[in-house]
Amino acid sequence: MGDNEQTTGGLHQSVLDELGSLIASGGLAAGQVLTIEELELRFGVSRSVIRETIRVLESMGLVSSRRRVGVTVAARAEWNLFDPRIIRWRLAGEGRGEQLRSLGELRHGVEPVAAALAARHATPEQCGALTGAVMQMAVHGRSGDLEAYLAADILFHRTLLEASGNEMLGALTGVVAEVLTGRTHHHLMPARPEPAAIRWHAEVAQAVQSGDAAAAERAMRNIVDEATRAMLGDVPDGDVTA
Amino acid sequence: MGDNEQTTGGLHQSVLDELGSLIASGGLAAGQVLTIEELELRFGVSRSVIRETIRVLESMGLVSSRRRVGVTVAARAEWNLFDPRIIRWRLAGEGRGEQLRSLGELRHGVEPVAAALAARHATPEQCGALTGAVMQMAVHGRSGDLEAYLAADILFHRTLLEASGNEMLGALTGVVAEVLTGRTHHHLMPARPEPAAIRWHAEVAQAVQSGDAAAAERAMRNIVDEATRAMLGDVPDGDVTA
DNA sequence: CAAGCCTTAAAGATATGATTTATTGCCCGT
DNA sequence: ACGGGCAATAAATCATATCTTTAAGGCTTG
Repeated sequence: MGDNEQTTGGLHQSVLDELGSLIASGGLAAGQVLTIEELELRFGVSRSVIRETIRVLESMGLVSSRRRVGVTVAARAEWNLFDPRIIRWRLAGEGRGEQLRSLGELRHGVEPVAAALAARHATPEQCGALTGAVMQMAVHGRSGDLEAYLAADILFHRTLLEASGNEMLGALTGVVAEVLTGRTHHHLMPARPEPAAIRWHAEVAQAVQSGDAAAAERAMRNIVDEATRAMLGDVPDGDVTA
Repeated sequence: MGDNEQTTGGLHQSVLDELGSLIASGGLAAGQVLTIEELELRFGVSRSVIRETIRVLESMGLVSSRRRVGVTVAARAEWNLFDPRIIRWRLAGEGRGEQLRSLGELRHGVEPVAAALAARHATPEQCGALTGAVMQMAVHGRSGDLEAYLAADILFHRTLLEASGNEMLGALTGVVAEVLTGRTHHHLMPARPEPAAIRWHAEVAQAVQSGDAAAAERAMRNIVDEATRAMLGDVPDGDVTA
């Protein structure tokens, strides 16, 4: 049966991706009912593959499956909003604006704390990585290479979160990376990065290195404040992609 | 075949729970390899059930499955630490102390922001619920009924997070509830709640009601600071259960 | 008109066979 | 002896058929 359908890795993963993103991006309304048989036909795969897919979607809270009824699309309140895949799917679809705002506010709370913790726990290597990332940011910021700037920015924040020595905060690196990526790819960034932003990043790195938790927290707060301000002030929200 | 093991809901869920908590609580070292056949025997269920279970565990990052090799237990860095089930499993097992500390630090970042947002978005009903919860806390705090106090405390924080108007923050209610519960159930709380804590909760409620974001944030910061201090100052960390 | 039974549609579970794929180790040429 | 390719094979992956369980919705009856 299965002939084409470029399967990235497992067969069920492609189905998962397609169905999941359809639901997460609002393509299927909550309460909508699907049957396994229908899905079998729709995707041209066997029952077992569909069932595995459904189990995963169920575990993410996107659907619930009841006998004699079928597979019901769940309301948003049921979703595991922290699941990285759901975040990605939503960013790729409908509610991108709202999603970015939510994530921005989350960062607002999390990153200053991470900075303060990092000031107390960062290893010398991590301090090095931090200042290295800042230098990259400065270079590419001046040259106007947004992609490279983004990469350095992500590296900076990832390193910082990991340096916090807190697993949960470390687990948010993916989320932060998505936010930063989404932000630049959807033109919610100034064409040329704020010099002030780079300076604040440098301040964070400096404060972490010298173990000054309060200063690190303060500088980081500047960064996320600025990020929020830029996003709100700028672009209305447009649904158009690049 | 399957005869015992009263399954709460689906058959695969019981297997999921057992295997998942085994892994999450450190009962199986990272790198350990399992085979599907082995698991079939071990749990006395059919292959498809095992496969569905594995798919879910895989989607939580707890294991990875490769052909010709088997199912490999993943390193902690791969886990989806925000998955509510993983949190529960870990709190029930080995790394409870570390888990509570991580979650505490997370709260530390998130809740003050949520309070500030709530001050701007809370509906009148939510304000009412907030002050109601505070009153309950005061009553039960005086009477020394820790369970009832806990319930009111959870209600307070849940309401606040929901009132923030931010989905992601709202999605953390479960996490916060787990922390509060774990804290009192493992005697990391004073036998009689700090009067100061109750006063701060009242201040938060007051500030939210009057729309004073800065004051709400400040008062909430007091609360989480105090919580951290109590947890660190108190009990050493011991692995002993009640 | 309501309480309970019956039909039946759909998921849940099992069993089994076919297919893929990557590891392992053997064989062969250099 | 050594390294690269090739075959054997173990294990997951996918497909299919069949049976069981559950509960929704209609039907029957007091």
